Amino acid sequence: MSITTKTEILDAAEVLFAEHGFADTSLRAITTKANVNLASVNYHFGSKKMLIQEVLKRYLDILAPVLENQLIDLTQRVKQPTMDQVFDSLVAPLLLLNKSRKNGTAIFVQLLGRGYSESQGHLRKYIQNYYGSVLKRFVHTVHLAAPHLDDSEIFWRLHFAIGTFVFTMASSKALSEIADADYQQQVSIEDIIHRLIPYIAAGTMCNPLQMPTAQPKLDIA
Amino acid sequence: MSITTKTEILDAAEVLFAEHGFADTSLRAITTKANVNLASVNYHFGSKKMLIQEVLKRYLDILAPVLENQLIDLTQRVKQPTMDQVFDSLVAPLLLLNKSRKNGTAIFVQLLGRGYSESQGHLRKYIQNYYGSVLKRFVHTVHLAAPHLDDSEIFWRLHFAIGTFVFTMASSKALSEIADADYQQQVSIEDIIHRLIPYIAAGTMCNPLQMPTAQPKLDIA
DNA sequence: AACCAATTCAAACAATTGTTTAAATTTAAA
DNA sequence: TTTAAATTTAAACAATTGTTTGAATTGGTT
Repeated sequence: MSITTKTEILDAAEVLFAEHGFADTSLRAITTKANVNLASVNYHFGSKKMLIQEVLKRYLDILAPVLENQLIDLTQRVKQPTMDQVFDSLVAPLLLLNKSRKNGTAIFVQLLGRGYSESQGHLRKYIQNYYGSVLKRFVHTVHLAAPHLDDSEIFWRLHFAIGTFVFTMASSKALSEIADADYQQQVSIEDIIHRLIPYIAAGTMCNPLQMPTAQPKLDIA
Repeated sequence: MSITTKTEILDAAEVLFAEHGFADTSLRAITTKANVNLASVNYHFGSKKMLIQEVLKRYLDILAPVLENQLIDLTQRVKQPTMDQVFDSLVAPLLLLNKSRKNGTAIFVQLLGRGYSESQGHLRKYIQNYYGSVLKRFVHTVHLAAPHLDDSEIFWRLHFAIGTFVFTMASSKALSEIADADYQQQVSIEDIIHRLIPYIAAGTMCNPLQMPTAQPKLDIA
């Protein structure tokens, strides 16, 4: 059956990609882990690059509509949500990924991080294209919570937030082990997410600094 | 002269490493850019892995002592610094790197980001080993600014902060281009750093959430 | 000038990469 | 059962990787 081969490739690939990155994961490592033939990757996906996209698509197709609903719900319940509420709307969609696949949440966010740092912006554009609707809605909801911030300020801070999130998840395994060894904490992905929300929300809400530099290049002659 | 070959390799390598990552940068690309023979990398550095370490070491050796002085100065001036002051003490050491090499600050922090996300924690341990002293002093200074946070809370938040920083710098080029296109902002690395400081400081300072989960595993029987 | 060590160099190394091919096999419909 | 399409397979492909080799060249010292 083709469909099992295809999903077995995806299942194996996402784990290896998340752990070692895209460049450091060979198709042979993937097909060996998946117990399928090497050529089946190119047969079913065309190329390694398209396999990477499909790995992420599988998650985004689950997450995006649920997040969209969360945001719609929130803005309908309250006209000015708090920043914590806005970021809290990420939690349920993210944890939902754990239902469909073991460690789904962690794997997804790790993949997201890889996609941003590796493959110079190629994956970023892909996400922007196919999931731009949810992204725009999220930015808009952030704006509701923080009317004192202009668009560019929100742009920057949301990328800061992505960085916090993505990096933490990428090192979540190591961080959990350290926390266990040093502070006797058994933290799950869910715990980490709940620690992250107030941090990110506080950072995103804080008052902007006046920027003396960073002006449009205008010659005042 | 050997010393020029060596530095020319380092100069070429750091730029390529920062831009494409360690795995995606071949020794041939480095030696071509540096106008030196391919074999000279193994002759002078032994291996690619050791070249990566020396690229980072060149920066850390400049940054670490200056940061240490900044922290000592700060704690001597004020007994309880603000969180902004603590993170501000990073600015001067980071910008100092721009003096020794063109785009030094950006390259260094990008390398740091690569080092954390790629090469699964190998580089993290290297930094922890050779620059643990400065790290400990930094954590201690954070504790002065945030006495309401216990050690484990600071541990988590500092890793959040590292993530914010490192990820932003790793994608700084792309972010700058977007900011230029969408908001007509010509932002430098220095601008980004000054945007980051209040964000990170606010996040690090915020009140901790009571964690219903994440308890030590104790059977209360 | 003669020597030795340090360095550079072109060439080849073995290993690994993503991809392609063409035959073998499986699957499902006629 | 026959037939044709879909899938799997082993093998080879060309390209690229990090590393090593041994001879050529350089630089400084006696």
